[in-house]
Amino acid sequence: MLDLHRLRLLREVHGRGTVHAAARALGYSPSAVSQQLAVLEREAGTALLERTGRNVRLTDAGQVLVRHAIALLEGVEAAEADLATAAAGRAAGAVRVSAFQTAALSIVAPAVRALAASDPDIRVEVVEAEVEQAVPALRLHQYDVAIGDEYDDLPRPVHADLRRERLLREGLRVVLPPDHPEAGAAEVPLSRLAGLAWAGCQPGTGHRSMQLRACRQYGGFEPDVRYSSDDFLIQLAMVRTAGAGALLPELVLAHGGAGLAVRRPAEAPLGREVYLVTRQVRTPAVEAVAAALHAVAAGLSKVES
Amino acid sequence: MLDLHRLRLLREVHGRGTVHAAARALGYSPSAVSQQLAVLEREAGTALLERTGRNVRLTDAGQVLVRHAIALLEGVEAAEADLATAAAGRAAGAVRVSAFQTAALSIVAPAVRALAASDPDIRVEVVEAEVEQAVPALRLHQYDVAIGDEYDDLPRPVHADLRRERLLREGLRVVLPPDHPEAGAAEVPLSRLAGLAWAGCQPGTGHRSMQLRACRQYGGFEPDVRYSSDDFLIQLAMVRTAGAGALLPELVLAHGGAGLAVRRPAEAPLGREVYLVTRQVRTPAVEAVAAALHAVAAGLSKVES
DNA sequence: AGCATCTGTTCACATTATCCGAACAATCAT
DNA sequence: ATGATTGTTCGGATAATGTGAACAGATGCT
Repeated sequence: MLDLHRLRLLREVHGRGTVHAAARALGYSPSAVSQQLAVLEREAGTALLERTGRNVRLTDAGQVLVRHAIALLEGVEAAEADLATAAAGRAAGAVRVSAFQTAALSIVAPAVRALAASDPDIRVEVVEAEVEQAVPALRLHQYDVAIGDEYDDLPRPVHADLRRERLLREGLRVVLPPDHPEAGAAEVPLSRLAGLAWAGCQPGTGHRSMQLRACRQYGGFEPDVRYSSDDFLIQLAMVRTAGAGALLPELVLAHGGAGLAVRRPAEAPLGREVYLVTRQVRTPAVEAVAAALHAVAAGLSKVES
Repeated sequence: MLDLHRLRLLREVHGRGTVHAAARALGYSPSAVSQQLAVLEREAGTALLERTGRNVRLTDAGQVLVRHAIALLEGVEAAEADLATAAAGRAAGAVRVSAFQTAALSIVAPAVRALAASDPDIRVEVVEAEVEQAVPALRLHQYDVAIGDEYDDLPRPVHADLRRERLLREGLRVVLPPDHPEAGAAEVPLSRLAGLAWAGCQPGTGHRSMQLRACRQYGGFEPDVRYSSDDFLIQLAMVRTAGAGALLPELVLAHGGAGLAVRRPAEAPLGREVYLVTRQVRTPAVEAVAAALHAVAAGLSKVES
């Protein structure tokens, strides 16, 4: 009879493209993976993998088998979830959540606290990761829930095998040192901030693209991004200590924004959407976690407006 | 992660009611089954079995899990079948067929020969068994195809999780020694056979019930069944050698009916239906075997009429 | 071209998991 | 009562599965 562990190896090799990556992801040595795949091929009676250069690719038979493997492993997860739920009498099991920094601070942490009271048999594991890595990992069953962000006019690709739900939309704010000349008004025109030293995210990220586009389009200048970090708290520190400017989502400002000048950009209501992603099939525990995240997000939206 | 072997044990215990029977069916010692189930319970975190007297029964959590187990194991079988088919490039895999004696001789054997030519990668295993045992075993995945018979007015229960298809209908014939006084005519009234010594099947079988009902209803007598065997070839020998009478399906007479008087019963067209049963989900190989059986049956029906 | 580095594979070996057989306790039937 | 059957527990033999080191082919950089 086919062995699930071997099928999982096959799925992982299929999803990641190399034996090494699959081994790393599952905590095995490449040697073990190679040997187990050899056993699987012997059981199957056909070659399932073929080497292409220094990588491996699935043969036709491998493609057939991996499709079954994906369905079977999904079924196993569902069985485990149902079993845990049946054993505890209420939603139970482990749920792995991926979130980017702000979401982890503002949304996930309160949701975890709420879940500890409402669903004590759910074990929530949180990993800080960006959407770009989290979504492929979600598809590979490394996470069960991923929280992502999407800046206006920078849509992310849609995946048919995943489910995406909006959590909240938050505005972007210009953050300045309190002694900055423009710090007085409630709204600050971006065009008045051309000479500023900026803090921003790493090049290539959604936030950096948004920042560049906003300064060019509305401010008419090329921002001098002198301080780069994907950590918004570090950006806040640069504003506070180095006199820089930043363009940050509202939720961040609850965590270290005190004492700074937080102003709306005058030209346009810049913002980003925060959403959660899961696979199509959800266990009761995943459903409960999603509900808790929605509840926290709804509370945050209310405070905001 | 849940282990398929253990889930199969759970399914078998669920289906058979005792650990011993499950162990026997799967070729393990009761000790091994008991230990593996204990491991499964430890993994599950709950009791899955509870002792009732000297048997075991599934708990609620066990019921939940076994439902998943049945679906998963079905999926594994489908995967193996698809894999074998993909590897060979045509329908492949092992198909276990259960048939009663006459069907094995007249239908399955020719079908096996035909399949050896048309689908050389299908391995057909044939087990002689009666429908009463075969259908529960089919449900427990011990067989993939079962061939059964159903005598007129003795319907068998219908199972929603199985698929039943009619293969052919064959008439019943009075078989007499060639020197019997009634052997002359093409039709023999049952009422003229009251004094005969009869060969028949074991009490409790469908054939025996049919024989009793036919003799009582149409012949108006209680048959003196002196020779009892479920083996129709032995019944034929009793007709030939001991001067008995028998009421046998047409197909049997091709295998050892030569030289005997074979006559239609005059009062009514007695007969039985021969059909095949499979589970709802069929592999390509099972599909091919079913098609071959239908083809043979169609040929036999044509010869008959 | 040459070398470093990545890939996947093979081997020897240690560890773990799994199964059997025997002995035991509990239940039911005769 | 007693014999038979059922499920469980305990050593011990066996097989499966993991690691780490050594190897061969492929890629890319200088």
